[in-house]
Parts: sequence; structure tokens; C-alpha cells
Amino acid sequence: MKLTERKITTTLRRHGYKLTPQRQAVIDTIVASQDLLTPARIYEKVSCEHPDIGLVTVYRTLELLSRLGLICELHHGNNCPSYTASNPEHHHHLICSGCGKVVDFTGHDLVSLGNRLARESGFKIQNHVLEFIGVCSACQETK
Amino acid sequence: MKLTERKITTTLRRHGYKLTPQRQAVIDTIVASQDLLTPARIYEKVSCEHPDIGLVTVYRTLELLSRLGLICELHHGNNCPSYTASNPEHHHHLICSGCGKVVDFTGHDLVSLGNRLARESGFKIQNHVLEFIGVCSACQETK
DNA sequence: CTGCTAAATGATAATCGTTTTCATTTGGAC
DNA sequence: GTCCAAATGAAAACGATTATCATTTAGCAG
Repeated sequence: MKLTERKITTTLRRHGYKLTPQRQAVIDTIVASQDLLTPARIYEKVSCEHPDIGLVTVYRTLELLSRLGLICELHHGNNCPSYTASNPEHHHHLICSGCGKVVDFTGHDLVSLGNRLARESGFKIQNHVLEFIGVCSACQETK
Repeated sequence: MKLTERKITTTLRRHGYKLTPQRQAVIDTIVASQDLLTPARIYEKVSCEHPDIGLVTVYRTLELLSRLGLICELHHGNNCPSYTASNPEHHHHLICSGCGKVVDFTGHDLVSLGNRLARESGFKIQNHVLEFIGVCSACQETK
């Protein structure tokens, strides 16, 4: 279950952030899309409805939402980061290298592996990233 | 076992690339370091021995080595990519968020998970990324 | 509803990492 | 040694992101 727009706005409020039309627009766009969106793409989409929004505001909103854990920032090989609405439960991503579509998946437990690594390496494990990159069925057809 | 410098140079030859002093220097630097190095950091290190090398050449060499699979390019959250000598057998990375040190680990098989995902999602899986981020023992002490 | 204030915005410029361009140099085959 | 495609370096171009700062506004108090 993806995060609802409502959940995001109430979280913003709870942390004392204002709920501006610009932030609304960015949130709407991210929640409405199933795909990985770059900042530029988000700006482009948002601009259709709100032509007077600045790219800077998009960046600032993304930084804020990311910091609050409401959206996920991913890097899949190429240069620039992409964002997708965050899933409240722990999960991983399956990303289409063709169109950027993101599918969440759960059910693979890496805690015991993390514990083993911590024991063997002396690291204090903070986080992990598990991503599968592939080609979605739609992109496989249009080759 | 990390890739040796010798292995890298013969691979270059085999693909018809020239073995220039500049490439040697970049290769030496990457092989000698256990840490994740950014292009800027590699340039900095290489410049000590070869003050007349250009940053552009570092970028070009990294691109080449990465394309030949001799070094790994990683993105761990932050903006710019980092590189480390590649391990010939399939492996994953444990990265220190303090100093950038990289520890390879193997033995965790994700093939069956990949197959399950492919079956359920219709994706054709191409690749996967598994990284653990943590704090190495040295960095834990200097806090 | 009205006014107030700190927070948020937008325009512009600055910054940073990376890539392109192009004239010059050079590794390595002959 | 000669030659030429490949490689290099300097400079400029480029794209993404961030900083600056004057203006606007959300949300609260009265």
C-alpha cells in the first residue's frame, strides 16, 4: 500500500511545516505516479497545473519529503536521483530500466545477513539497499 | 581477492586499449586503496605522483575501466559516484558511511529471489544491487 | 475578518561535477 | 625510426543542484 496524500499532509502539519499549494502539487504528482521521477520530470509535470511554480521549490520540497521519510530517493546506476512515494513498511524496489517504473516488494528478510556481516566485519550496520533492475513487460514489447 | 594491477593491464591490452602512464597511475591508485574513491579524490591522489595529469583523463579512464568491469561504480545515497576495484566473482558491498571503506562479501544468493520476482512481476531481471551501509570499527571509535 | 510574523517562494546567480571540443602528443605496430 | 589511430590536456560548455535575497503567504492571535 502506497502512502496516501492525506498521510503526507498530516505528517507535514505534525512537524510544523506549512501546507502550501506548491507542496500539495508536488505531493499530488508523486503519489499519482507509479514511476520513478527525477526532479526535472516532477517539475515538468507540476508545471502543467501550476505554471508559476519554481524548480527550486520542487527541489526544496523533495528534500523535505525525503528527510521526513515520506518519499524514497533512489540511484539506479545513472547520474541523477529519482523519487517515489514511500511505503510505510520496510520494502525493496524492482526498477524498470526502460521506463523507470517501480514495483515494491517485501518478504525478503536481510536482518540475519546484516547481523552476520556486523559480527564478521565489526561494522555497525545502519541500513541496506536491495534493488533489482530489469525490464518491465510493457518495455519488453516495445523493443 | 581483489583484482591485481597485472590483471587489469592485460585486460586493457586484450581489448586493444593503449597502456599509458596516466592509465597506469589511475589503476595503481584504485588498486592500492581499500576505500571507495570519488573521481575528485582519485584525481587528487594521482596528482601527487603525476602533477600533469588532467581530471578529464581520470574521468575517461574510470569510464573505460567501469565499462570493462574492472572497477565497480557505486552510489550510496549521496550525490556523486564512487569507485572501487572490482572483484571477479559476484559479490556485494558493505560500505562505511564514515570513511568510505568498502568490504566485499559473498555467499548471499539472490538468484531465487530474482526468479520469484520475475515470475510475479513479468520483469526480465537484468541486475541487482545489494549494499549494506554502516560504520566501520575505526570510525565507531572516533565519534 | 484583519493584521502579523516566521516560513516559504521565485528569480537570479553561483557552484559543482561531468562532458564536449579540438589541437597536440604518444603508444605500439610495422 | 616512421606512422597513425588512440589518448591526452586545456578550455569551454553543459546540466543538475544550491545559495542568495527580496517578495509573498500560511496559519495563528486578537
